Formats: sequence, C-alpha cells, structure tokens
Amino acid sequence: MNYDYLKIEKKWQKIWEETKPFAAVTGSDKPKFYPLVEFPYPSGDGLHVGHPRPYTAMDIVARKRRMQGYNVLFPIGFDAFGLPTENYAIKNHMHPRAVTNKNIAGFTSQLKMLGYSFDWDRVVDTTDPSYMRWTQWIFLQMFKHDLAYKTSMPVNWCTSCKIVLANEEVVGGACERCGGEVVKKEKSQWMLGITKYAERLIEDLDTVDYIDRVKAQQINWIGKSTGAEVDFKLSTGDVIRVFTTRPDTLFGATYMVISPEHSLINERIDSIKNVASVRDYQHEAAKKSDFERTELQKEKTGVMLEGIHAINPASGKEIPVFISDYVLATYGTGAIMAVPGHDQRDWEFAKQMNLPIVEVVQGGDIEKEAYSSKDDDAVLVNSGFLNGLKVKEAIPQMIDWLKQNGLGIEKVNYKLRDWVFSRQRYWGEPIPIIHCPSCGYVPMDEADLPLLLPDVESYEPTDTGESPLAQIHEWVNCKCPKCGGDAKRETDTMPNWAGSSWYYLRYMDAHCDTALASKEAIHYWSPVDWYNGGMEHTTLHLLYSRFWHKFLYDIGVVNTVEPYQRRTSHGMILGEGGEKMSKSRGNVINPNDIVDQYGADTLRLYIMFIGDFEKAAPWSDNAVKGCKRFLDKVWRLAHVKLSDEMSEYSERNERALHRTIKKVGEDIESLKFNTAIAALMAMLNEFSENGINRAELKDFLVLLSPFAPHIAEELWEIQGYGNTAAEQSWPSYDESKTLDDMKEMAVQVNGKLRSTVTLPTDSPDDVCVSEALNNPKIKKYAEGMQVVKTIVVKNKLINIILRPNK
RNA sequence: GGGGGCAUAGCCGAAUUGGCACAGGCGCAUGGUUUAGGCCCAUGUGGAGCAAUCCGUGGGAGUUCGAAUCUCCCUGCCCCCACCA
Repeated sequence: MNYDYLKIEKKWQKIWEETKPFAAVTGSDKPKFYPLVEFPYPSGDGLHVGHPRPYTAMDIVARKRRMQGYNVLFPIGFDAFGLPTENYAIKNHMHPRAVTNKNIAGFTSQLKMLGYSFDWDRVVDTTDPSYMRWTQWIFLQMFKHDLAYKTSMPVNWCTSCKIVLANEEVVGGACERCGGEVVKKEKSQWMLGITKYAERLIEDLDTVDYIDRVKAQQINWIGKSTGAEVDFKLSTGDVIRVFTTRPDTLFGATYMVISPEHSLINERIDSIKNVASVRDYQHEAAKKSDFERTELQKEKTGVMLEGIHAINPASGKEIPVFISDYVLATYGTGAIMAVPGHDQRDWEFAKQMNLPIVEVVQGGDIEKEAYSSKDDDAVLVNSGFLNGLKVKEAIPQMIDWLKQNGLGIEKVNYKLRDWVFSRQRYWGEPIPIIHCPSCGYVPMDEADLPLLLPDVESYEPTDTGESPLAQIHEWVNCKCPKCGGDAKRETDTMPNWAGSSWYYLRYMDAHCDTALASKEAIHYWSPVDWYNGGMEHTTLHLLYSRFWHKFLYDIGVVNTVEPYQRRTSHGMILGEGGEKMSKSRGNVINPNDIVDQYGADTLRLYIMFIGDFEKAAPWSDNAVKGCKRFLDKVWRLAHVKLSDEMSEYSERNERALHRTIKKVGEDIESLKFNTAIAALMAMLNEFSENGINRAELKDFLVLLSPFAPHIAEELWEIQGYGNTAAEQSWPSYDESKTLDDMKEMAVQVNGKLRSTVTLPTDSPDDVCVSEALNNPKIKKYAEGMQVVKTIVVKNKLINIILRPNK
C-alpha cells in the first residue's frame, strides 16, 4: 500500500506554480531572511545529483523560516556564460544563445521537479542583456576608479591550434584538442586590482560568520607576509629590488636569483656572455606552470648570468646572479636574494650548483638542511651589527638600517595576485572599452549599455589569439566617445566569474531597469543571511564577489561592508565506490531516474540523510530505498482518517513529539540534516508502536514538511486540517516535556564501567554516590578498599575512585 | 610544493562537544504474513568466550578519575591551487 508519488508531486508543484506561495515581498513588516544557494552553470548534461544537496538543505531552511514567521527571499538563477557552452556550440554549429536557452529550460524543469520553494519570479540569467548591462556597468565603474587596467600576462598558448587555452584545456602540458605543445605566451590582458582590497578582505572576515575552514583558506590564499624590499646594485649599474620575509639574514645572501621572465635579461642582454644558454632556459621555463615550477621535490635548475654580478648591500661582497624557474615573476618583485643557509629552496639550489652556504643564524645544522626557525634560540652570527640578536629582534633592526641607508623599505606582501579578467572567447560579456589611437582606452558611454555580442559565423578563437569578435569588423570599428575619431572596440570578453560576483544583488530586485537593483530593495534585503556553497569556490568566486561588493560599498551602491553574513559549505556526493562522479567513470547518477523510481520527496530525504552535510558522501542505491520505506510507512499510517482519541500511550507520544520538535529545529540550523531525519524516523517508529491520533499526526506533518513537502501537503489535505502545512507555524516545544523522570546512570570504578543505576532525574550527587555504593556489583569492588574520590556528572555518570585499605 | 580536510560496525553514519562508543538507515540472519516473488510485520546483529569477563573508534606515545573527542609523532585517503564552473 505505497503512495502514488508521481501524481501527488505533480499536483502540488502545479499548485505552487499557480498560487506562488513562496514569493518574497520587498518591504514587508515581517523580519526578512535571505538564504542563498550558488546558482548553477546550466551545462548540457542537466542537473547532477550533487546539485540537490545544497539546494535541498537551503530549501529546508527556507521553508522552516517561513513557518517561523520570516519574509524569506529564496531565489535561483543561471550562471550561463562559459566555456563548455561555447565548445558545445562550436562542435554542433549552434548559437551559444540557443544552447543556453535549451539548457536553462532543462534545468528549470528539473529544479521544479524537486519541489524547491524558489521565488521563480526573480530568476536571473547572467547572459540576458538586461543583466549583462549591469555587469558591464560595474566594470566601467571599476575602470573609472583605476581598478581595471591592462598589463602583459602569460597565457597558455597551443603552438599547433594557435589559440589561447584555459588551464582546464591543458592536459599534462599538452593541448586537450590536438595534443600539441602548450607554452606560456605573453599577452596583453585586462586585470582587476583585487590586491588593493587584500587587507580589507582579511580584516573584515572578523565581522562575518563563516565556517573556520573557509576563513582559514581565504586568509592563506591572500597570503599576507611582512618583510622588506631590498635593493641590490649590479655591475651593470642597474638596481634589482627583491622582497624577503627574512631581512635579518641579509648577510647570508650569497647569490641572487631572478625569474626567467625578468625584464633585466632583455635590457642587459649585451652584458650577458652566455646568451644562448640563457635563452634556452627561458624557453624551457615557458613550458612549465607555476605549480610545476615551485614543487620542492624536483631538482632545482638554473643558469648563471655570466658577465653580471651583484653586490650584497650588507656585506659588500660580490655575488653571482642566476635565473631559475623556482622564482616566479608574479610573486613579490620577481627576484630574490638567496640565503642558502636559512631557506630550504635556496639551500637545494646552492647544493645543486656548488655554491657556498653561509651560516648567519645559529641553532641548526646547515650541513644537513636549511635552518629557518624564528624561535628564541635562533641567534644571529656572522652578521656584523646584528650578531647576538634573536631573529625577532634582528628583523626590525635590519629594516631600520636599510631605511637609514636608503637601501630598502619595510614591505607587506600578498600572495594574492590581481585578477586576470580577459578571455579570448565569444561567450562572455564584451568588455565595454574602446581603443582610440589618440585618447587611449576610453570607457563606453553608460547610456549605450549593454554592449551586445554580435552574431558571428564561427565561435573559434582566431589564430592570432584574439577573440572571435576581432573578425567582425563592423562591430569592432567604432568612433571614439571622447574625440569622435576612428577607434576599435575591445574584443576580449569577461570571465564567467563576472556575472556571479553580484547576482545576489540582482535577486533583490530582478527586474529593475534603472540600476542593478533599487536602493530600497538593497537596503531591505542586505546582507544575504546565509550563503551555502562548495569549498571549491572559497578562494575564487567567494573572494571575487566579496571584492566586488566592497567596491560597490565604496562607491555607495550597497550599504553593507560584506555581502554574506554566514557562509557554510557542503561536501561532494561521490559515486557508489567512493570516487568522484564523472562521465568517464560512468558512475553518474541522474536525479531524473531517482525521481521516476522513488519520487522527489525520497530523493530530497535521502540526499539529506546520506551523511554529514559538510563531508563528502558516497551515493548508495540501496540506502535510497530506506527513505522510500520511511515515506511509505508515513503514508500507510496517515492516509486514513484518524481519530481524535488519545491513545493509552499518549504520554510517550507527547515526549517523543517534544523531543523531536527540539531536535529537528536545532539540527536544521546547525546543518545536521541527517540526524534531524533520524529523529523523524525514530518518532515515526514510536507512533507506529503506540498508535497515533489526529493531533499528533498534525505536528508530525508540520515537522516533515520542509523535508518532504509534497507528501506532507497531501496528507495534510486528506486529514482536512485546513489551509496547507506550509502555512502553519513551526511548532514550539516544552523543555520539561522532553525530559525523562528517571535516568540510567553509568557507574564507574577507577574510570572503568562496572554497572548502572537508575535514579530520578537530577538526583543530588550524594544520593548518586550512596546508590552507586549500594549496588551489589560495586560493593564487590569496594570490599577492602577505601573511597578516595567520587565524581558525579549529572544524569550521566558516577565514577568512584578506590584505593586498597592500608 | 602550498593550502584545506578526513579516518568509528560488513556499508553510510550517531555520540548532548572530555562522561555508558555505535542513535537512525542500509545490508545480513531467523520467524511470521502473502497464491508466489516483492511488499509488510516481529526479533536479532562490533569481536572473543560456556560463562564471569576481556578487547574494540587508522597506528604509536602522552595529559586526565575518565579520551572517538585534547597534545605530539607516524600512516593512509580526499579536495583546491588563480582561463572549468
């Protein structure tokens, strides 16, 4: 006698579609609550079974908060610009617009199939001109505030396709499409100055409620380090500036290393005697990623610049200059002073190259490895005026000395790099900048936004590494807004991170055409109260959107310093074997199949019951059945008209009810959906044992409704309680009714469990101890012993410490 | 290499945050119900032992009356690393 989930679920989804019970009201007097899920990228594969995990979780939260009297904004949209859509379009000769529309339609019907209480009137699509307009508008504001600039950056370049590749398209150093060699190539790129916000992005984490691992990851990613920049004079008369976190070890700098891309090499190529080997090395380095280059394990390589040497500003000694790929052009100044005695990478390089290793900090054994400790027993030696100082004292002393002699400055450095904002692709927002031969980079007039993508024949990037837009001459050629002369449009597009950096603001007022959202809506809804998303977005999307928000705050568009008040994160859903789901492994679960076979309510319930929400969990077909059984059991118990009579076990039912109300309510707020469902299952087991009446079922259905809304509404209607379950108030509980009269307490002797005693709840400690000592088993242990100490943990445990009588 | 995290039953996982290890589910076993299968219901289910008991949270040490939980060392696994989103 199982229920017809397909019919019931369709029925309620239709009702929700027509009556819109989940629409948010801007300006309502109720307290507002804004939960947010990361909007999906509408890929051609459709919804993945990983999507419902965060979506169901936040739907449960949203539904519960509505029942608690909140005005809830629970929106959804589509992050629809991106590479896979473009590649699909190229392959199938379709317009990316058509592909996107098809995919969004598919995602929409799948999301509706799962019964989410989204406000469908606020759907956002980042590729829609009315949305793109404001993404471009924000970019223009950044440009006007000197946060957007052009610079030369290395890109992945396939030497055979002659196009720029995304990191993802580079597989094992080769082009994913043709297998050709991929090298780093310098290309002029638009950048956003996120590093100007580095300090605030760290500091303001104190004002938000993010789970610790998100905070830690962002802080480490931004990578603040304090040290100094020091100038080294070269024999060529140039000065190379290096960044170091250990200025105290300057006397131990026995050589210098600059990155293979350093501009000095070209500038002083005439002074270099071994040009051929330097060029070879540069070519080899260009093939490697930063990731490969900084691997500590690998053998260090490098080439000395013959004919050039530097002077150590502290010791005055001549030291050689190398190029090596373990120094990155993009971090610090692209050059380092090498202190092999006290930096492990320098130590390995020095061993490799047979360079002298000098000890300037005592405390380790530099014959075996570099000694990099900053502890108090690390003391400076061989370092002139620093001798005898602890590292912590020597650092400020050296900085003072550098400042006084004009040789360096104190410097805070960040690992965070500015954001490469250009893509040589078609399916993204065009960057609304015009290149004028006489005026330079000129922003488009805001009134002319949005700048739409032109229709093109082919979406392939060109073989010069330009975006396909470059070939549309009627689109590229334009007049300069400033001088009216002939000019050209920027042909690079924005990365898809652009649209996702501010979408939560658009939801607040999704159809506004005078601003990205009205002031009124922004002030009413900000900030997002609870944002749940994947850990993989911590250092990219989440950081980018915090940066954009802070910029919008600075220019007066938004009224809060941070966009998201609370951030939580869910674990991945893995395949049955515990491996990541992927098409190539063939272990992908399609939510449609599960809904067909068991229904949306079962899928929702299972995906929340699968395990700890914050951890990865493997899918199990069998375990899904357990959740279906639970709902079948609910149905059997509740689809017949129940009586109003109290059962003889009503006291037990009442206690189960109050406990479950407490547990489910608390668990939902603390992401423990799995134990909330376990509590509902236990409650149902109690009811089926004791019998259930109409009033008891009513509360049960209200508790169940956020998790399995369709079956809850159907049974609600069958019982004729009036209105809908979703409109009910969240039930409250009475603490005193959750408690037992008697408690079974553990009795330990010397910390080992020996027996139990059952006592009235909250019995005083001395009663507990005397009852324990009266216990026959404990008496046996206590024979010939004296009680040294007793420990009582209220309602839980009595521990008696015994020693032999003397 | 850097960063973040994880390890409890045959499997997924609980454990009031230092207090009776294993709630709930899956699976399995036995019995019942059913024309049969499925469904459903009941009971049992960490290991060893006839038992009293003993052992048990990846491995090792430590702190404590008491450790899955805290500290240190070791091992194994997963995720992210800036142009996938």
